Amino acid sequence: MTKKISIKDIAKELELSITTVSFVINGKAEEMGISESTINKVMDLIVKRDYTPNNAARLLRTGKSNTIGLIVEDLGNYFFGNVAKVIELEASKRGYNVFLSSTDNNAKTAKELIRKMRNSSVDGLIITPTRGLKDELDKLTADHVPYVLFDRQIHEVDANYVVLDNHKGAYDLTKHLIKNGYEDIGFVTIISEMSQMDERERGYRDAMQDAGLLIDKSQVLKVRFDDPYDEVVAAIGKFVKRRKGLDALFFATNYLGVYGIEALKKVKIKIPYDMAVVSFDDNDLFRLFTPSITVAAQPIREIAVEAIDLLLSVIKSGVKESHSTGKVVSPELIQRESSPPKL
Amino acid sequence: MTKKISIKDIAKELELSITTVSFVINGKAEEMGISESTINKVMDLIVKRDYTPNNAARLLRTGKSNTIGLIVEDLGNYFFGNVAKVIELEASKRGYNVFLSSTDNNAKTAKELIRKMRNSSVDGLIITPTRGLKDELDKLTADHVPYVLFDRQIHEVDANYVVLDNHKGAYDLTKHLIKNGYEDIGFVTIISEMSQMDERERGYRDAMQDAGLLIDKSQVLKVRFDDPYDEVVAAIGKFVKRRKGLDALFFATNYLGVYGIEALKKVKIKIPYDMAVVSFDDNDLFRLFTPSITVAAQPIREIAVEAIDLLLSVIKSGVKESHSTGKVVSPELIQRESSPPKL
DNA sequence: CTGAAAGCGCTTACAG
DNA sequence: CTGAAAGCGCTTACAG
Repeated sequence: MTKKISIKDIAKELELSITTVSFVINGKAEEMGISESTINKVMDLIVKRDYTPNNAARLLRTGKSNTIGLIVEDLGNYFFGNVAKVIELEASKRGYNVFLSSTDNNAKTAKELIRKMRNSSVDGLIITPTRGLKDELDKLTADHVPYVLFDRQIHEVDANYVVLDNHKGAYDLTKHLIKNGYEDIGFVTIISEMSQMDERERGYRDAMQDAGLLIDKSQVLKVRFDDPYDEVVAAIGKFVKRRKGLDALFFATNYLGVYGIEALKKVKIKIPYDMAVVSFDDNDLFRLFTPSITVAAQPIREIAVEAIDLLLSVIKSGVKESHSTGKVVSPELIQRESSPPKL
Repeated sequence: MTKKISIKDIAKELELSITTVSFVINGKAEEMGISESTINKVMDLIVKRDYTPNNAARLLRTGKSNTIGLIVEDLGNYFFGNVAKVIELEASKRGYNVFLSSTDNNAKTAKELIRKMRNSSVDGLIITPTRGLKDELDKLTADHVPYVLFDRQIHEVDANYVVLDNHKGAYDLTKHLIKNGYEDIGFVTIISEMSQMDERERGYRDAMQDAGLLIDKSQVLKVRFDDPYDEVVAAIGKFVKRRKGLDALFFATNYLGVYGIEALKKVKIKIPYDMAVVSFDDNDLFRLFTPSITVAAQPIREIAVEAIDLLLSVIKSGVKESHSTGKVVSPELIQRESSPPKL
């Protein structure tokens, strides 16, 4: 890079002190009582020379980087990709840069990322936590590093968070099925210590119970997060074949729904004629598939904005005094073709 | 944040000079002839105290940030989200952090992003260029800022780039249709100054011509990139209705394919019975849709790795001497259910 | 084999 | 109303 212009150059050209120039750059000119004509002179030259302060020097001096770290589960995923996009945009509006990375839900990766980002002096972090991240998060708290969790919380950690009302989403989705006449509703989820999966299951169970419908064991399928694609598809296929009476299927998460569509296709079950289908989380496939799939959608923009605002408020107010606050946003039930009134 | 430990603390605790400690941290101890016992003492304490150098100070002193900027079109998009993910991962392996951002194909946004990232002292940039970015890119070249373009090039700019062989992808896809007996193949694309869209159209035209098939005007539909979703869907619907003979449709890009599926659904044209469909770029929807859609897929990992390697090699070798190099990667034809041999 | 010192570009308490 | 100077944490040319 070419030699950049520095505050010293500006000061020299104007025959002013560095201090004076610095004051006007940082908007402290007024309160320091710099004359208006001086302010204007400086402002003009800054524009003319296209001067921008050196961030590294500023950071070194002030300890403020105006950068936040964003750690998501999977950037290649519709939900996280779009959340990242909105957070980046909103952060930018507020004068912040964003370091971005994916964990692939791997705790070791997550720990390394947190470490690396702290090392890069981020002012704060927005994190989709993985399992086994408690110690790392406690360390952040102990070191007064502002952070907010999103998409899921870790119950043992007292942290700021933004999450979806997963119980409500699952409850509403189940109720929608029941109202449309479905009774033998299967539930497909992943084995997980993640709070949000538990709550979705609770939502499903509560809605069934409130409608006086019993759930037996063969009605719920749990697969492992890291099971390979083929196995999961096969497991879902076997599940629906074995349990004869099912008239509807609830997929607890985005990617399970995608796998589930594939599985039903393979075992030649037609949606919605043979079986209604609903899923948590929206995506392009669900919207455009024939039939389109009924979902409980996460309000991406709202989640992103809440997360960045919460983080910046913590950064500004300082971590110590503020108690942890949690935001819960409501999912949106989007009724589509996959769950019509039962014939 | 708590006060971090500095090189001074390490030096003091060991009763060594800062210089010595710095040499061992930077692996220059050997060549400077520091005794092995000293090296070990320093190493041990660094680990024990969990010391990590302050990046800001280092950057200020050396001008090297070990950070690159990545500017993509749309993080929420399957292709770009996944490319970003791989680039981030590979950069991380090579000791680099990544600033990430989307332009939404808006030149003004792109310019601001470049400016902001330069301001953050990135060592180099990987950019999906928008139209009208020539001046900005020339300025990068003039200022010796390393950068590589990806996904598309701007022909008037002499830059490093990694692009897909778009002509080959479109040619192969068209040939595949022709081989399967389709003759009246429509082409839906966007009006664009982007080189890759031109090449896809050329690929389509060349394949048709090589097969002795004529193309008339009513066979090609061009929509504007920024036309709203509804309008594009309506336009595609009208297009296929008006042009009666069409037996196959080629969508020149990912999102047009998605819109196209929606449009065909609306006008009740059944794929592949009434019309075969192929599209450029793969995604979940194309893979899982019924029928699944034949595509020319971009090798995401290869593109990402080529881009980061090219950038880092430029960063390392210095911009001035190296001539611009371009990498062209081949798309992969994935045959699926939407383009069976014509009955 | 090791150290004292300059300097990267800022901000800010202190002085006038 | 404005300036001289210290110091943030490093790296590195120079000296011994």
